[in-house]
Amino acid sequence: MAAVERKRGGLARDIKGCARRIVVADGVSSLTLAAIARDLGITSPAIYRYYDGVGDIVRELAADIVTDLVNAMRRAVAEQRDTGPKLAAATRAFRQWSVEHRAEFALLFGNGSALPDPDIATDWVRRLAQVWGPLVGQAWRDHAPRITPEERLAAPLRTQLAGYRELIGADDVPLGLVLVFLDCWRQIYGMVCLEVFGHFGAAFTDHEPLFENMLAGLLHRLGVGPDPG
Amino acid sequence: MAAVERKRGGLARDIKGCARRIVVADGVSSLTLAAIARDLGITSPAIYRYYDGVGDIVRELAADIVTDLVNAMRRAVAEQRDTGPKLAAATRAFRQWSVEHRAEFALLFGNGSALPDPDIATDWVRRLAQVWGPLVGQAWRDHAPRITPEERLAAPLRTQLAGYRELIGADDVPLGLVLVFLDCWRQIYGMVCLEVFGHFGAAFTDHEPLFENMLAGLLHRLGVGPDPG
DNA sequence: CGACAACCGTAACGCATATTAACGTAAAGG
DNA sequence: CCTTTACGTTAATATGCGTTACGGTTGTCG
Repeated sequence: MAAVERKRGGLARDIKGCARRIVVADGVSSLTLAAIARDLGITSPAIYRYYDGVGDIVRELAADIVTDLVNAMRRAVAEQRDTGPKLAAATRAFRQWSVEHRAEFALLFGNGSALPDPDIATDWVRRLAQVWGPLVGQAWRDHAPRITPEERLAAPLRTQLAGYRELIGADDVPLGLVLVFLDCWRQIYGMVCLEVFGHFGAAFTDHEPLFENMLAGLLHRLGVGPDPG
Repeated sequence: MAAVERKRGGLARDIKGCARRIVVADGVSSLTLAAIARDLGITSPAIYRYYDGVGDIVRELAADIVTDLVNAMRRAVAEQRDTGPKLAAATRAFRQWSVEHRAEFALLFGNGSALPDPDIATDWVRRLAQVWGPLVGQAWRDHAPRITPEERLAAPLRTQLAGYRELIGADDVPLGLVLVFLDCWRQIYGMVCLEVFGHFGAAFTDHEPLFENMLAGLLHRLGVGPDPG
């Protein structure tokens, strides 16, 4: 029966699927060629016909996972009409996906050592930024939130922000908005990491109220939500 | 020469020291009994005289590392007189230690899978909280920062905050302050994780300006710093 | 001085993993 | 129909790790 699936689609798909199953079940450290072969009912040398090794599989797996995450966010965004709800939906989708896919999240955001190539991080952070970024820009144009004027930013901060703005090719937005964007990403990232990795310990039975409180603050800063307090 | 050191102090110290060296150099995944034995010029079975296995070593190592981190923060706090500078110093020390001890930081804050016992996380997060917590309380009593009044907090959030307040035994502070404290920790954690794990990619040559900007915001919210903009 | 304990090395076993090379088979294409 | 190509297995090599059992050395203490 596995052979049936194998015929259409080829082993490559099966291998990646199996690899993902293993990562989800036992973590990326348990992902070995032998384990994949066992689960798939094949022998490990066969895998070399399709991948150069376990590192290669992890690389592709990471790319797929990022696509999944980005798609989940885009779907959530598409369901909303206005910028504020779009931003809220994207952020909630990010959290929800992360909580529901802890192992995959850990593969991306955990110890960098899991990913063989550090450039990958640079790449997919960009892909994430492409979801939030345009929405933040839209909020700025439509709702004119209060941002720090350029001349009030410390010189070293200006330098860093300018470099980042150039990197993402958003020449038409003020540095203050870039700062707000980074603040948002930083806070969302920290919040979700704390929840997924359990670094709050057993302090909370439910992280959603904390998350929603943070989200309300971010939306307010972007001019698309009321002052939460 | 190693034998000389070994005589005073015993192998236990040497083993832990060597284990830490390995973690720093090659990451926790490279920490094996065989590697320790090789580096130390002994044989791996000898280690069983002192530890029950690699998990046991990691456990003790983590405890030591937390002590290091907390001590670094306490030292920085002790050098300051007033609450505001104390808070700033503690937070800067946290970042500086983390950046200078990336491998150790990763052992604590990375993928939970590195630590054999999840209760450890709960424990040492508490130890960290004991550095910041009292300072936040002091800032609240001395400078009366604006915090969200209890009745304006959403009911689910109130429930979670009350549970956390009870857990840390700070019955005399309002829930709004607990929320501020958690916000601070969350932001500091996220910022430092982003820097240490490289999830900003190559976007920044220097993370300090971003960190200082965040810190200024936090201090302002605690009533011990000017409005940063 | 002799017994005892602490200490560490040797030997051995069992296990998992990656990776290469050679081999056979079955489908595809002329 | 024959050849070629794709594909997966078998075999073999090499490495590394954890763990237990046993034995010998060394220093200490009665």
